[in-house]
Amino acid sequence: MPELPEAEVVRQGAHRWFAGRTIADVVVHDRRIVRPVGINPAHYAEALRGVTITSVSRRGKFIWFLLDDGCCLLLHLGMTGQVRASEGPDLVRHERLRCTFTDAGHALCYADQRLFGYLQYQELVDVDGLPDGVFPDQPGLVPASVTHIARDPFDPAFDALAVARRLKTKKTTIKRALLDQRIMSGVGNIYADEALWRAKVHYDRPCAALTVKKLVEIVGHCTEVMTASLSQGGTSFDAMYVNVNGASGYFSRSLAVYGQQGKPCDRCGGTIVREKFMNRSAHRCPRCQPRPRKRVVS
DNA sequence: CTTATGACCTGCAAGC
DNA sequence: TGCTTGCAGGTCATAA
Repeated sequence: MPELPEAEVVRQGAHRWFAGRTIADVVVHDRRIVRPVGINPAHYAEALRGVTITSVSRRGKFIWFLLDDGCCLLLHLGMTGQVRASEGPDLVRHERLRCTFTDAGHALCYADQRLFGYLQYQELVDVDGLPDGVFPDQPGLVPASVTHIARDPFDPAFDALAVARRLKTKKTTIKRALLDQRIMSGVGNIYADEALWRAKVHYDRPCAALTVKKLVEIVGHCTEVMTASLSQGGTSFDAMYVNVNGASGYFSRSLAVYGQQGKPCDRCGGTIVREKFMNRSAHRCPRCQPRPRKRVVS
């Protein structure tokens, strides 16, 4: 389910439910959900038993539980990952891992239909010395496998102008670049399409053909559309129930192009189209976002 | 450095 | 009623 707003909703909920609690046991129902690939799931229970979760942090779509042993438990939701706080012993649908606590309160359940998500117990690494993410009390520390992920627009240290300048130097096209988590993280297929519609830019425009000013605008649209989504999706987490069906909760009703193929564009009335792109799809309004003319190579 | 492709998975909807 | 096909929010490895 996750792009940045969904990941942040999960982080907030996980922080509220699980921060300050001490792990009693970890049961792995499907070993494909823990990394590194091939690790004995029993090692997770051994390493985590008695460890306390101090807080839950995030960069882009990567979430991690900070632990009082100095390490962390990294969580990526893949396409269909969900975190639940579960009261009874019954397994939730697609549950792959359960973590129980010494206070015998709600357990942490990780459910994932497609198994693209994973958890990984690992070390923290100091990336750039700048305060990291949502919890500046953990300066610059991110999980070892997250070091290549750039800051996201919800990060206090996010620098939109720097991102725009970086985009300008890329040899690739704009949507590809927006989806590249090393430049700016958190944007996925839905919000890339939404931001480009707002900016009236075709997904195949070369980055270098756009002005830095226009790129700043696009980055701003990414930020705005994800902020709007967060403000509407943030309510559904108390029950730890997240709509499996994408674009969390109510925001799916506000989408201008994603999944709207065949419907009229809210701005000009043109018919929204869906096109093949990078083995998935791109949505756009053919009138607001016309295909770029072939560039004349000079 | 870049792009393109496939791999990793399950399940749902649509078409025949 | 089945069967097949296509499609789904992400990331990573590999090859060219």
